[in-house]
Amino acid sequence: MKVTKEPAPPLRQKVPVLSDVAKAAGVSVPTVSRVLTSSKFVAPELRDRVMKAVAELGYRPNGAARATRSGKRSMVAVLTGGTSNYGYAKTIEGIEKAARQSGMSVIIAVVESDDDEAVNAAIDLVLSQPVAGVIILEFDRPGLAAVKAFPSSIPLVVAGGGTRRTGKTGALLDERGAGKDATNHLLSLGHKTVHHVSVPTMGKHSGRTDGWRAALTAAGATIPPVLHATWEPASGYRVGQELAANEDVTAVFCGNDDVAIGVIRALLDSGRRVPEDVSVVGFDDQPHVALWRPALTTVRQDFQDLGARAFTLLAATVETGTPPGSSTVKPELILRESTAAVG
Amino acid sequence: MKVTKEPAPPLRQKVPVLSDVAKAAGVSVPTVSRVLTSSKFVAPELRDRVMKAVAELGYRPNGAARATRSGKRSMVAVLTGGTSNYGYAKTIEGIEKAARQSGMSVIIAVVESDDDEAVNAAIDLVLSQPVAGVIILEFDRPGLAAVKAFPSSIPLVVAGGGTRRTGKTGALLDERGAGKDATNHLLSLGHKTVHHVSVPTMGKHSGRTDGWRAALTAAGATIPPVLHATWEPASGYRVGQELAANEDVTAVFCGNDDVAIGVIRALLDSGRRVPEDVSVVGFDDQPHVALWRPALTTVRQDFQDLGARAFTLLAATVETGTPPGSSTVKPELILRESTAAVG
DNA sequence: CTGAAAGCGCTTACAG
DNA sequence: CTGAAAGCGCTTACAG
Repeated sequence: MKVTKEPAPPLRQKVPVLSDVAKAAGVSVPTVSRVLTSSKFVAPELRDRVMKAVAELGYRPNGAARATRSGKRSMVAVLTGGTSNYGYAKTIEGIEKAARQSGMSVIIAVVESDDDEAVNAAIDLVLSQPVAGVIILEFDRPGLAAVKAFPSSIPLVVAGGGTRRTGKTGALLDERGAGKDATNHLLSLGHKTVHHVSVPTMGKHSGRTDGWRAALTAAGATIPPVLHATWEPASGYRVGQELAANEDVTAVFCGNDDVAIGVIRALLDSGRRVPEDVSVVGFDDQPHVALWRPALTTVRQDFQDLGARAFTLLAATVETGTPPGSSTVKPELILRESTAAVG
Repeated sequence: MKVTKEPAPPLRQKVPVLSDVAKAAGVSVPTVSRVLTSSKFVAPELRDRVMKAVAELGYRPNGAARATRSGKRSMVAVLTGGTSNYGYAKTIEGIEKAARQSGMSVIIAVVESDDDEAVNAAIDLVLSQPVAGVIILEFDRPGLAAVKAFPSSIPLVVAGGGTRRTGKTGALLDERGAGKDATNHLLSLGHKTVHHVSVPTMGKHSGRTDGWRAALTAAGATIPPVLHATWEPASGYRVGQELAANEDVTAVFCGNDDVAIGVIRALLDSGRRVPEDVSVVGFDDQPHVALWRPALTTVRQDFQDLGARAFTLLAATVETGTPPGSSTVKPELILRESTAAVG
């Protein structure tokens, strides 16, 4: 690591406050406040003088003081188990965009694990700021734990995979239905059963896993033990090697695209063809999986929309004081090259 | 979209404030403040009573009021052109983690474009909160515009690809050096020249593009026109089709992994083999590209570390009042299967 | 329409 | 060590 020493810049000057603007404009402090919040009528001339002073001084209202006095909060917080995996990042993107369009800022706190200490630390961090409300990403166990531990005095909305274990209002994705669709697709191709590789989402309570199991049960197919992967594509590769060693495996439903990619590569490296010998389905539809060889059949989840819906729900909760109903969207199965009828 | 109507929960109760705690503990307000900020000595007995009241009432300090009175700010803002692309998401993850470990919250605002209106709107949004400082992701034109427009009265640090066009202190990645390495690797394999596909980062001022051009120039190779892709992998596919149609193309250096994936698939679909006929190098090293077929030779950028370094720099700036020197890390070229000596 | 006054929740000198 | 008082930057009744 190279470190470059630079000359220190001039000392920062004091940031201007409301009274500086008032002085510069030759009006009282409340008058400046009034033109800035446009709450009351102000004579056009004074208004002009104020706006001019604001521009000249580069004044920006101090949101903290504003929130302290008026109780109006202009931040929403998102509490989440992670920020960089595809679904998380896209959901946050959707929230941020919707918030920005409403003039609100978003503050992010990650919940490291589902143990009490981590959960409370994250909640404390978030609630020590003047937030209007909170969106919790109920994608994983830390998220779930945060929902459970969250105090009821703050408006809360969840965004998640629709396991609905907490019963909170939220924007949901019908993961269970999508898991069923994916499994039924494979079954309809003539596969006797479908193996499943899970990712570290809800553990035993994953909607996709539930849907897979339900579809198998409904079809009277045997239910193979669930195989577990981490978020790392490489762990998909390891699981794929196990799968490749098992002659009975002809169809695999993976918990996400990264894992599917690992599984496919392991299968191929072991001499099993995809989809001729083994069909594989992913989950998420990251943009690049359409270009994979074979192009991945997967479940498309619209995370950005999920984030936007969550924000809308939260805004309504904050405004009316009571949470509106939840909204659920069913992800769509996208058929591509990685699945085929059994030979 | 299915909408579920649920019964409204009981009305939210008022959140407890410092004076509630003081009353419950039978002490004065300043005493509660003192135990919470542990600024002065407090008798153990009073301290216990206060802590008990805090726990019972579920009191959490109001950060806005705190910031208003003490001037101590517990938020850092990140201003960025995007949040969900791999490099952005990972950098934000690094910042969030470092901030959390210092007890600070992070607030995010995206700068939609590099036009004045969007830039100022994002800056206003961020500065209306009590932030201790700001990290701007100088990965693209909106980020660059934000750096230029940012008022000097607030501590600022950039995180970026090291083009250093603004001269601000920052955590940097030596993209230019990495671009040179990638190009030289291809040249050393016997390729007469290297084609380049750019992504929408800094436009003409991209470090990776500069490095590519510099390496070509140093080697006395001809410099083919730069081809442009968007952030979408599919755009890489389109560019790849152009490349495939050109017999002279034997080596391609791509602006990122997603584009490389699109380029490779197009090459393959056109009957050109990779790496036998054409070598391809990516940029970023997203975890799944090691499992691609062929496994992608690419430049590994440690974005999480970048984010952590940026936070450290910002913390130092806030503390000492003057920015320390910038730090630069050179990304590492990872050799895999997508590059080979010319046949 | 505009200013003097009070107050949001907190922290920080200041007395005791 | 602890409480009464002042004050951070702002907004919101209240008079005029």
